[in-house]
Amino acid sequence: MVGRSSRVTIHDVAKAAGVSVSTVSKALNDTGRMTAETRDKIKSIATGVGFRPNALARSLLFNRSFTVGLLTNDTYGRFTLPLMSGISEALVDQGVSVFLCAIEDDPKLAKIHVDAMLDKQVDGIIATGKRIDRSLPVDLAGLPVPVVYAYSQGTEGSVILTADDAQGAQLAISRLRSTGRRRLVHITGPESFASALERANAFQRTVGPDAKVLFGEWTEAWGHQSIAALFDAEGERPDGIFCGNDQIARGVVDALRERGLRVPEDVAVVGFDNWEIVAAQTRPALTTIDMNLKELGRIAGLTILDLAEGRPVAPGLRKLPCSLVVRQSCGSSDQGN
Amino acid sequence: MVGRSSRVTIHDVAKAAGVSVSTVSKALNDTGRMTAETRDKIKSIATGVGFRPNALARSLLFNRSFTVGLLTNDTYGRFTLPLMSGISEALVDQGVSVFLCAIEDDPKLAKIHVDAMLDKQVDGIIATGKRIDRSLPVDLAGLPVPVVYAYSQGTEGSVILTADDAQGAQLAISRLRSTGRRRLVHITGPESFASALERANAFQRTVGPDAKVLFGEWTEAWGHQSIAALFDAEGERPDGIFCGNDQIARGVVDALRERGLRVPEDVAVVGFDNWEIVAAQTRPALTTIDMNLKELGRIAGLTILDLAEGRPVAPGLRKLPCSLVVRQSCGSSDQGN
DNA sequence: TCAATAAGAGAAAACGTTTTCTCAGCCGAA
DNA sequence: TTCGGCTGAGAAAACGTTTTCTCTTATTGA
Repeated sequence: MVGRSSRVTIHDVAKAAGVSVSTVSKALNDTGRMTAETRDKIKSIATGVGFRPNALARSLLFNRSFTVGLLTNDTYGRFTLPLMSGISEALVDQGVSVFLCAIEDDPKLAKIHVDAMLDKQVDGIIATGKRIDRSLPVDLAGLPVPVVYAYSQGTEGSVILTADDAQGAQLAISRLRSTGRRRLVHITGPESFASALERANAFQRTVGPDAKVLFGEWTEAWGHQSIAALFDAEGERPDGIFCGNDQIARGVVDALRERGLRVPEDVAVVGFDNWEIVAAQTRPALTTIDMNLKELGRIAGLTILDLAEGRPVAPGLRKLPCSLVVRQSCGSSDQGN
Repeated sequence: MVGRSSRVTIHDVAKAAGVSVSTVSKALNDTGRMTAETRDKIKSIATGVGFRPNALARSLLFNRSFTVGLLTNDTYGRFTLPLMSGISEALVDQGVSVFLCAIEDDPKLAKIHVDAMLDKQVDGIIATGKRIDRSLPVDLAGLPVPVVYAYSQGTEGSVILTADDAQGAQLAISRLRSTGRRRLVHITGPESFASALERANAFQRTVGPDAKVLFGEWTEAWGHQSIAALFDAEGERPDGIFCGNDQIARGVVDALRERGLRVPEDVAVVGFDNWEIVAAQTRPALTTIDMNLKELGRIAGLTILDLAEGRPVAPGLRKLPCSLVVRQSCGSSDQGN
């Protein structure tokens, strides 16, 4: 059995206007030849009966669905939502909609979703994850549609978009230095995370070879622990701490406060991620690095569009700059002078 | 100019098999009459050449796109993502995909997205927001497709799904009581939020007419402040606190600890929302109420499917039960005995 | 052996568009 | 008057499916 639409079609418009469907189509698309009079009459009739062209029919004809898929295994949406927001913003005025597919590290589920998207003729797929150094549990190479990796590992020769961790680290360091801090320490997550490593390397390159880096976990608890370790030990104590993420930074700030140290007067702290919910609720609120994921999403959207429309895009890894978000945990930049 | 597909179509299969497209269609769909031999041969050829039917063409024919739209103004994704996850889970094995549209309280943007979804012939729309007592900035009544409201205000006669705030409150209260607490206080967000009010009313109904309720903000800072107010004042001090959300609860727990009060030994605390990132990082980790948004999403998905397929669904407000998530902030339930 | 029935498979229409092709009418020029 | 060119508009094909209808061939029963 075949469904029947109750929506108004171009045939209804044609009937109402007393012309053929071809004339209606040409009138509405400002193509073909006809008197301005005819065109205007048809247009007004079309809006009068509330005609909106069926995108499915167009898609079938143009082999272009004006739809892209966003594949993610980031259940929390820590990265996905800002990204999604940027993608959507870049594409909405092109009339492109976004399928969001949450695959929970499940290869089977991933395949189902990818197949469904392909069946629905998406113009492209954006793959994203929660780690820059892991790929989704599904092979996206050799698909009949373009793929862009955003904040996820990608295959050889593909387009990969990511935040510039090293530049972000440098931003944090120069902020700390501009407030007069000289004894800097970096407290971050596991060494096994590429972004932790990248930031740590940038930290050591910039601060000096024996600059102290503490690898641990991405948790508040680790922030607490590392402060205990740093301040219970003998020797020089840091006056500026760059944290690998905002949760660690929160733990650090809380631990410092509990020890009677003032933030930012005694120790300045800079976080990473600008996760509002953490950064803004910390007292004092965190100065932190924002990866501009929304902008990353916007560029991912534009890129997939370029690829879908056959415009050339240079493959390879593209690092987008981070920016500094100033709150209170690092003082004002003239404070040190 | 009309696009040309490079994908393999049913015509290619027909050519490869030396039969007509109708026969191929019937073979693959297990309809029509033909020898089992023919059917099997066609099926194996189809998989051999990697044929996958174009969902657009089917949709056009059946007037059914196997696509639903999720409209949200919850930018943070505090509610949207669990909901999305549930919806997706409920629909994925029906072959239904989800368009996620983030509209930032912008009526124009909302209209654009809704129009785009209608043009793409979505089978239904699920509307969700960040408050149960606010509706999205777009009128979804009278659309040619079914609409389900999930965690959002809906129009008269529509299907509205929400969490049972009163039942959630009762869950928290009975937990506090079962650990032996008798002097209960409720600290929550602004009175202007329907869910704050609903929980507060349930609290007072259950605990007693002069049970203390403190309305404020949904922030940690408010949690701190209210503890200061409660414990600096004369008179009876609470030994059990039910908080309106996890952020308040975190503020409360931190403030109690700073005062030298032990949680849960001296004061037991129950939160609301089960927002992992807050609840799990609090020390002690929060016992809290989970609104089961994923389940809510699952039901929303199934409901929109029912409506899309013409099955009857009773309109009106449907409240789904919350559940208790036990961590450490409320002790164990036999502790009070 | 013949007719009635069933089986197997193809042709064509339909879904709602857009575009190319065709055609009728009209005007001006030779 | 006749022919070439232009203008306005419709017919038809195409996109990739599914389904109904029709037709040919084979099988069965008398």
